[in-house]
Amino acid sequence: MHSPELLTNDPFPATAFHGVQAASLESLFGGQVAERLMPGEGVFWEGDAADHVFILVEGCLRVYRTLPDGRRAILGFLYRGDLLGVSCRGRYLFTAEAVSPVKLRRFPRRRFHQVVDETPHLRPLLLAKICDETTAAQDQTILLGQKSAEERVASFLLMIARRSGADTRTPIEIELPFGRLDMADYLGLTVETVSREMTKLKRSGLISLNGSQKVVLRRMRRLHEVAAADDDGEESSTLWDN
Amino acid sequence: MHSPELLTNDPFPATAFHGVQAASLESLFGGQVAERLMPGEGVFWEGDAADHVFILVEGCLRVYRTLPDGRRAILGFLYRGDLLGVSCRGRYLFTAEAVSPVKLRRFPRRRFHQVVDETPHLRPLLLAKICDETTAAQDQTILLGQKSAEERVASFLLMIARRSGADTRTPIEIELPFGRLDMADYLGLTVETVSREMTKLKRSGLISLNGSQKVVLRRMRRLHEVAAADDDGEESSTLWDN
DNA sequence: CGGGTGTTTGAAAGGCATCAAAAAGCGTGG
DNA sequence: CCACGCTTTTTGATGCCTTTCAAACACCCG
Repeated sequence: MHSPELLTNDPFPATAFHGVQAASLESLFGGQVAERLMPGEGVFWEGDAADHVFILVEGCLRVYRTLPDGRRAILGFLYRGDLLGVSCRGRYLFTAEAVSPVKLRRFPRRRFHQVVDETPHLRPLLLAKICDETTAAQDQTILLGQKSAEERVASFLLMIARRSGADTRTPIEIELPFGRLDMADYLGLTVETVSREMTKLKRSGLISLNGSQKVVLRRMRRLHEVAAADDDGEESSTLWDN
Repeated sequence: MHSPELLTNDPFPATAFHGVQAASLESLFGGQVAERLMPGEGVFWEGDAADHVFILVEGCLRVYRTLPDGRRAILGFLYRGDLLGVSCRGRYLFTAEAVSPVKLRRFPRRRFHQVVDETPHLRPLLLAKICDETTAAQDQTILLGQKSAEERVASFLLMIARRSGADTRTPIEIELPFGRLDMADYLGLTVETVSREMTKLKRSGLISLNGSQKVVLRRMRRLHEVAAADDDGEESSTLWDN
């Protein structure tokens, strides 16, 4: 996305981290030791001093905030390759914890920003990451503000599929590493409603279930219709399967 | 698109825009002519090529996205001093239009990013702006996903007050430049529900109305309680008024 | 095989939307 | 200045969707 005219005629002292030229944001974490968390364990909590940036190497994390009375809003799920804690100021504004067994690497936050700031070709990459985060949050706004329970669940399934890098025009099996409660707290619904909408989609033949964690998305076109997507992960082409 | 290594020990050729050293992001717009829009006029539309960034000099804008069937979600309201179009990639993902008579200045987007990228002290400012945007969107997620109609309306009024730079612990009169429909589309409710919740707050004595556009927030403590704020624009101190 | 957690299903209540109409503003023109 | 028509806001009555409360069911692991 950006001319990587690195190094040309310049020593870039700060860019070489640990003696290695960073080609991408991810590569900054290369030298760090991997940490592991079991399901339910936290990476950090809302209000903690934000002194590290993380990259998720393996597994799935949930990121959430809680209201004083205990209600919980899941802001998003993180997968392999996702960065965590980039767009914070002094303190983390949310909690991050493992959904499945997780492997991640951390990097001191100040130094992260220093290195990126001193490395011309990394700067636009960071900006892009944060913009993506903003966009994701705004998609969520539409989902929560305007969509019905059925639309939310369908949108969610398609989002997960898209995240897995799948073409959402052809049937695919996806895995939900989290439980119904996590889905509910992400979608602004209750567990019962999520469950009901899933069985409704199942009875209509749009999806089928292998246990509660594996979902086969079958009739993609209908799913997109039900999702009332304004998004269209891929443009509205005319080559649909069914 | 990206010319790195100027800086170090040079007179900042690119930083000096129109012969003036930019001290802040806002000052970049200094030389641009002001444009005016009347209520309802658009700055740009969802899907337009994103080739400018804007600064709002005066008035109020609404930023929204629409679903294929016409439902509208207002993502936010912009006030004097706010930037617009910073966190976009190729195309604007939302529409921006005037709520009240508006004055704004535009700046070519590529050049904006180029200048910022080449000016060390501007870069963190831009990052901070975008992070704020992300945070705002996530607050919205909580509001829409977890809060009741009453909580949403109370949160909204407090948010507007906070935006006006007011201390939300002491009573204050705020102005709502937009109508109930805009509020509704921002809060994920209908006009009728917003109206009802406003009168409910009025009858409880938490607020009073001067016409439909001016609201006096009276019992701030109760308002915060009703808002079920996890946020606390100002920290939970013990000096409340009533 | 039994306890525990997570999921599904059912019945009833409640909150918000919808439909409808009255009331209040607001600009225009007589 | 008041009358008129239009738009916006408010209020009312009804219905639906989602929540709540409750229980059955499925699954996992000791």
